[in-house]
Amino acid sequence: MALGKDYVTQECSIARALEVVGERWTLLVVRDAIYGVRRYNDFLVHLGIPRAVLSARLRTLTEEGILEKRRYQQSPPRDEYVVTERGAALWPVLRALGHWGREHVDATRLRSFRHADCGGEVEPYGTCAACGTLVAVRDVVMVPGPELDPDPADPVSRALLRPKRLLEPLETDPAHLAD
Amino acid sequence: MALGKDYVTQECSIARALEVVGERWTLLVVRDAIYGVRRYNDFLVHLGIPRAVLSARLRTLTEEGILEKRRYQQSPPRDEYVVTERGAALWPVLRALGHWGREHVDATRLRSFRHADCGGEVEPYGTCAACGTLVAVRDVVMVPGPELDPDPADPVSRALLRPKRLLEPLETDPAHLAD
DNA sequence: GGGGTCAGTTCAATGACCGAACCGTAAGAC
DNA sequence: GTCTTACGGTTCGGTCATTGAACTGACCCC
Repeated sequence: MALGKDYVTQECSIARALEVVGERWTLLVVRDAIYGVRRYNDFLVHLGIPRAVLSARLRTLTEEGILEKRRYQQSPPRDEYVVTERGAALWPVLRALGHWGREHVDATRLRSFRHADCGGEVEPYGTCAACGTLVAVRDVVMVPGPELDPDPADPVSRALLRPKRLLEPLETDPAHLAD
Repeated sequence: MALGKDYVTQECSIARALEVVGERWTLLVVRDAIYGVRRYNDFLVHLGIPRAVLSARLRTLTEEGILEKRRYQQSPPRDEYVVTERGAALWPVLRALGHWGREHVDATRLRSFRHADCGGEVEPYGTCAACGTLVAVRDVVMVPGPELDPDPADPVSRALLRPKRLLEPLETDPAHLAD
């Protein structure tokens, strides 16, 4: 955050959280990271975010321990940004936001989330409708809904058209999208 | 939101939600409203927010149907801002944020939330630790913790030093604070 | 050497936010 | 009737953040 004073007078853990993830774009970067996006360029085209802002957000999210910068090839040197435990712990926040958006902003069902073990739908509060267990992030499968644009422009959106387990890296390689 | 384009490329209910409540200060205003703050001046002193920004947020939150402007006295004309159903539905988002802040930013336990019916603690996912039911916002009692400043400067923080049921109007009248 | 990809940085322009000052209505004190 | 205070704003100049476009640099392949 950091604009003059942050939420300085606030003795409140909600304000503390918002000081870390309350800036514009930040939660969308975390959402994408949880969806499996890891590369600078993939965040860029999927979010439509200005490059300078993306660089700034990736830097502060890394400093805050929400993402981890990790070299995945030496030549040319390439880094990827992977969600940490701390970042994955933001999943309930994103789920709650998404649920509110679907209920109170726009009713279209763009995606649904299912329990990988039993296929039951993950309910607003994070439990599985079928088996009742509290579903951990890594056991959630994102399933695209019928109202999603079937032919999006960017490769990341295209890769997200198929069911995908959260946290696992997103495969934008066209070879994988063909099969 | 509204800065150039909003999150325009985003086909996602999380982005939709953030277009409505993603601006700086917005979620803190909603939090205060759920805590029972209703008057312009009370928001002002409790948040330490610039007046112009508060006016703007109250206006857009009212337009979005998250708060409702309501005349509570005719002379002098005075309005209060009361959370609607739609606003109260943001409670799970705030609870999730607060939980993340407490777990991953600052471990101090500033406040806890309890089920009004049985006194059990409301868990991160909204259920009561004692009786297991999913606790609705209006059945939550906010209980101040020991690490909260015992003698805050503003009357709203002072009023929030005593246990308080969410959504009910906050009483900042000194007469009530004395007993 | 030329062209392409990726991951950034730099920069001028615009928009949002900040703090302080001002304003209008009305109540209550004197 | 005048003075003071409280409340709920608006206005304004300055600062900070965000934007989009252009540029950089490292590397690969042909």
